[in-house]
Amino acid sequence: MPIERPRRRIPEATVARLPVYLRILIEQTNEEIESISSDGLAELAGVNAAKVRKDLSYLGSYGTRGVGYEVAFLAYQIRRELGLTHDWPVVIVGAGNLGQALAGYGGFGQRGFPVAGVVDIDPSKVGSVIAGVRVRHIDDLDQIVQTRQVNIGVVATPPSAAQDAADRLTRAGVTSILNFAPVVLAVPNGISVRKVDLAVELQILSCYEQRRMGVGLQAIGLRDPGRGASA
Amino acid sequence: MPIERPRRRIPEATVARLPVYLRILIEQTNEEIESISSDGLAELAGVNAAKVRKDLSYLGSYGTRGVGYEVAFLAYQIRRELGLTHDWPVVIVGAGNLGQALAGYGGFGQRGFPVAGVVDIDPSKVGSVIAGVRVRHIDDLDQIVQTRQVNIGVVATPPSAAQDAADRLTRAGVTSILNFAPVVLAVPNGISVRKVDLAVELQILSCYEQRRMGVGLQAIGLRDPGRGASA
DNA sequence: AGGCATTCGTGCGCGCGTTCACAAAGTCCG
DNA sequence: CGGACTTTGTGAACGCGCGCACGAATGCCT
Ligand SMILES: NC(=O)c1ccc[n+]([C@@H]2O[C@H](COP(=O)([O-])OP(=O)(O)OC[C@H]3O[C@@H](n4cnc5c(N)ncnc54)[C@H](O)[C@@H]3O)[C@@H](O)[C@H]2O)c1
Ligand SMILES: NC(=O)c1ccc[n+]([C@@H]2O[C@H](COP(=O)([O-])OP(=O)(O)OC[C@H]3O[C@@H](n4cnc5c(N)ncnc54)[C@H](O)[C@@H]3O)[C@@H](O)[C@H]2O)c1
Repeated sequence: MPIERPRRRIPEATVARLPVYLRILIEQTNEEIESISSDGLAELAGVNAAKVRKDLSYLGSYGTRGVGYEVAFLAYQIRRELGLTHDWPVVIVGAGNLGQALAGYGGFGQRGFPVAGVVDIDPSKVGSVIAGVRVRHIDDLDQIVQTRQVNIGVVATPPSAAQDAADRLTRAGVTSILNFAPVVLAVPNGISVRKVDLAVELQILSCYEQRRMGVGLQAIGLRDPGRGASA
Repeated sequence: MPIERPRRRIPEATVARLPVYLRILIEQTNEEIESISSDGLAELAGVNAAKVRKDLSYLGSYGTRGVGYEVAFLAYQIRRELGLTHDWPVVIVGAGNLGQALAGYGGFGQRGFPVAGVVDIDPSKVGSVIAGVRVRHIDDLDQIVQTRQVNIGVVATPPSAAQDAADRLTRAGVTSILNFAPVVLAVPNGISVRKVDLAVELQILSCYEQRRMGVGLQAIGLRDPGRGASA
């Protein structure tokens, strides 16, 4: 099988959907389903069928007209494009409420993101064990990143310490950061940052709720009795 | 002061940025700064200044040319647009690893999203107390939603139970859902859903890392010694 | 073999969001 | 009071992503 390089740069929006397709394909594999059409995949992913086909076409022409896509093969192609053919160990900075929940969550390891280490600045946290992983001091960060070949760091510190955490991560050699603190991180060029801000998500929902109810109802604190339109 | 209705529908992308501006404005208020320019706000938010001005212009003309925006007043306008002039109690379904972290996180209450209740289907979880909130049985969901006027629900159950949790939430009268389970939820028309999928975020970062390293380097497992381009 | 049904791959137009650039509008200061 | 300076608000151009619609390819059945 010839190694086929992607013809074009894959759009950001497509990259964000590929993981969803991949998860669905894995579920299909578990149910022994060998083939799936763009329509079926679109239904399960909650998107347009044409969008599915266009997304997948960036990977190459891996479908069979009149039939669909071979589930296992397509899953492999998506994995290859996303760089999931091997594990990406991650290091978590901040062993608080959230950091512990993340470290204790088995789902990451299963999906190819084993927790290479958890670090904290608080001496009282250092040494405790979370889901088999011992919390180490943040000064050990460089060593963990080096020896475990870590490229991805997770920031789970309070907002005031998040920039410091990001600085230490980049200095240690990490090139991608997933940030849970509600702050905008400044990082050197070439470093990728994605943020997960739960408060922002809730505030967006709040905006929808706000629009859903009439101004009058809101003022006197009544519930909107009917269901509005718009998904 | 006349109540001014927004001239146009505010774009989705802008709504997603308003919470970021708001958080920055609140920080500025805490530092006793009364005025800020679009340039300053753009810097702190990590976006283009023109984008800031266009975003804010959807709210109305609340800036002063030659000066900037009055921090407190602008914050109020954003709050009004996002529907943050009053609290939005939320109910959390699933008192596991993540549900407990969320319920125990004080940041939500501070930002106007008090936890009205936590429910679980597991009898052994029911009755335990998390950060002052007693976990109740999921059969009590309707009552909690009714009496506490809950519009927003959070799904923190295992993937297999997420659709069931969403169904119960919508049946109870919730109209917005924040979903942490890695599944695509099917909901009736008019119900808003936002998902937070940490595995997807990591996989997107993985894709960037994949692109960062040359194919040859990846094959033999070496670290990329240099820093690539592209933020 | 041929016709038919199915499904992929994609060209194309459209609408949204981003960014530039600039006039309008205000401040500041002598 | 007037001119220089600052900053907003927005028209316009651009690019990207979405979805339609259709040709092309493949399988299946007779
Ligand atoms: N817990 C949640 O459910 C939740 C929800 C949304 C957002 N967040 C955000 O996630 C972040 C973490 O939340 P949390 O509830 O786990 O907070 P937490 O206070 O429980 O934990 C923070 C941890 O970070 C450590 N820390 C502080 N400074 C550090 C530094 N410079 N280097 C390394 N470690 C440091 C602390 O010792 C502590 O253990 C916060 O920014 C919070 O806003 C949390
Ligand atoms: N923990 C994390 O850090 C993390 C990270 C990413 C994603 N997630 C996702 O968040 C979800 C929750 O994760 P978790 O680690 O808290 O799992 P968990 O197993 O610790 O908790 C799930 C809870 O949901 C309850 N539950 C099960 N079925 C229910 C039902 N029908 N109605 C109400 N409650 C029900 C269970 O009793 C349990 O208490 C999962 O979908 C997981 O994939 C979690």
